[in-house]
Amino acid sequence: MTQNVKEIFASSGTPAAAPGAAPAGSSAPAGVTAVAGVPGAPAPAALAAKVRTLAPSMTRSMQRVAEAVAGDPAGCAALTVTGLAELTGTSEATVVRTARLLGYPGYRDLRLALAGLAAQQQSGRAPAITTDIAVDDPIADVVAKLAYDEQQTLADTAAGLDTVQLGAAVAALATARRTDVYGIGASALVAQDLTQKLLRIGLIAHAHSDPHLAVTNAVQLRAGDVAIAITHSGSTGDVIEPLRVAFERGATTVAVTGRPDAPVTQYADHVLTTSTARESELRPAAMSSRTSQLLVVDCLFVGVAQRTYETAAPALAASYEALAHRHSPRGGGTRR
Amino acid sequence: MTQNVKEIFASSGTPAAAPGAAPAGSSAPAGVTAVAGVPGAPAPAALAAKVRTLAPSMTRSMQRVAEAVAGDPAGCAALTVTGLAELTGTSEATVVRTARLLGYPGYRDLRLALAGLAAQQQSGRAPAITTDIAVDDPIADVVAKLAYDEQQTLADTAAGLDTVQLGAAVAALATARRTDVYGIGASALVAQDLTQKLLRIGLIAHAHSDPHLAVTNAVQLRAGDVAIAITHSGSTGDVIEPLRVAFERGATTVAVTGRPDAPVTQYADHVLTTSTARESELRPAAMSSRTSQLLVVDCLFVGVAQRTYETAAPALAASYEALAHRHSPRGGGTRR
DNA sequence: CACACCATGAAAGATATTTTCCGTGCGGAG
DNA sequence: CTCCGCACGGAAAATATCTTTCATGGTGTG
Repeated sequence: MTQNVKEIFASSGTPAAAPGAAPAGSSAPAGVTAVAGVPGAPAPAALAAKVRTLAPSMTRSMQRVAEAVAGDPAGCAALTVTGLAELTGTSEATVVRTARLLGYPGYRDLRLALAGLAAQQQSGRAPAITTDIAVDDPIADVVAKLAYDEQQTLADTAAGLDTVQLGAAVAALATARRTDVYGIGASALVAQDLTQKLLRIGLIAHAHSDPHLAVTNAVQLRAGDVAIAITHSGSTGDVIEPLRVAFERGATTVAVTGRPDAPVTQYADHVLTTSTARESELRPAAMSSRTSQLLVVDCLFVGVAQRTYETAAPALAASYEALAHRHSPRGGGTRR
Repeated sequence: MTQNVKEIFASSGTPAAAPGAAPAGSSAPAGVTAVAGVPGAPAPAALAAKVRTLAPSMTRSMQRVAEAVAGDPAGCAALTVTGLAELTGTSEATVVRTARLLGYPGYRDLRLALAGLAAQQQSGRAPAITTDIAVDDPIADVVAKLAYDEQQTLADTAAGLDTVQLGAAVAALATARRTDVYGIGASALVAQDLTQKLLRIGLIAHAHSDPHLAVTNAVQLRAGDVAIAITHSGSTGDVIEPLRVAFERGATTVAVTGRPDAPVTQYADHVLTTSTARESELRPAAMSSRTSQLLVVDCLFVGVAQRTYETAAPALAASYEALAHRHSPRGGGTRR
């Protein structure tokens, strides 16, 4: 039965990657073309299968090695040839022989493949984050879940955003004499964010989070001006009121809300819908609504910047320039 | 500071190499204890992101190496130190230094990570939208690109966040007598966001964007208090100064910055790194840094909320309750 | 213009991997 | 029952690869 496994064809034809690094001759720099098809490294994920196939033709020691490798790619990838040999109770030579048998030029390459496989495996079981954040989640999970949720929110928002409405709002903003933005609570920050950005490209914009002042200012608006209300619930009276005033004064009004049927839309020429993600005890709605609102606001900004590129670009550059001075040139340059 | 924004492809991660030194020793046969140390894994993922983050603090030669590595993980994984050194026109020493800077114990481990990344990339999805936002992009494209970029930013941030540092910061926050948060410009909004949230769960927190007031208040801090500085560049003097004062007063200090080697970290007990995404004319850096900072801040918040669940949960519920009244049950009605 | 500093690569020094080579033990033939 | 051949497996040499050290040259500063 036992055919003479012998020294397998291993070293036979395979040019074996010629690790020696090309003669290089000239000091070819940059390039980065680096092809290196890796001739002897075929097995991507099929490693386990290959192990099963080849197991019969292996000696006992080699089987142990192969088993270990197939059983815990990640763990084995972290081991040196000596480590793996000890782990399996064999010698380095055996490990190398096994690697050869599995189709790699040597252990080094097997190890590389193992690392790849491990990475693949791990990334494969990613969609486990769907659960809510629990009180006893380890911090790493919290990070993963939050990031995932916010990504989801972004995707939802982008998908649900009405580009026609957005375009209309952008057009109004780009030509507005002045722009007022209303937002309260968490939305106040979004309002300020938008305002900051618009100011940077030379537009006249104000954010109001004080309801009285907001209304007072709204009275000043007229046709050609723009008023934007930001409210997730769409029913925050303090924000609706100034928008109503602006609306009645003839300004172009925009509502950024998560409820396209909320009261605020009553006074809005254009409605931009933000997404409403699920919330939980530990993850207040404010978190995802904020993310969503910011994306909308960013879209507004970029849209306006495009339309006013002639003036926006230099303005942006100038404000960037101006800031440079504020950054301590060499700060505490103690360490690099 | 010349902002050499290295252009590196976005992609995502790979786990990375446990710090060798396997126990072995014992006669443990085929068992192969699977570890796959997910929790304690030192090197996170998103290599490209890390390269971007660290690029500014790299020397020219190291940047060349980093670029090559980020640009063609698969190709580089097939190379030995010598090979990569020749390819990039540098020396082995430089390659190893770069690997170290990227967070790996040595080149060997970087290479392993590279292999993993390559495998993942290949099996993974398509490249997706890599182009920048252009002046004449239709609005729909703007939305898609912005959303994609921000998602990318989130992924990078999550991958690059040091959970140990995060945990430490959370612990400090949870037990702090009071917390001060410093942020200026766009970061001021993030500071306010964090403050708002902390207040909601009953902690005492203040955001300062006025440099003078910030310092004045920082003087009041002492051991047991927490001071957080938020600055993308890490070298905004107006934010560093109050943190320094707080640091010297014995408060626990935290820096949220995109440059882990920036001056601000000098006075920070814990450094939380945000990601640095590509920026362009139409997409100022502030946009992605804000997204990144907000994620970090959210993580801090949720972490703290977990730790103080007993008091946080009711507080959150209460504040939610209180807000309900403000949402016009019947629309308009200004506050009376 | 001199000084200090730091990036950089060459080469020495460690490690890891591969190869060589030999001992061991098992079967079958004499 | 003993001897021979053979495949297996491991120790150690040989080699490749990685890491560290050190000298050099360039750069910016006082």
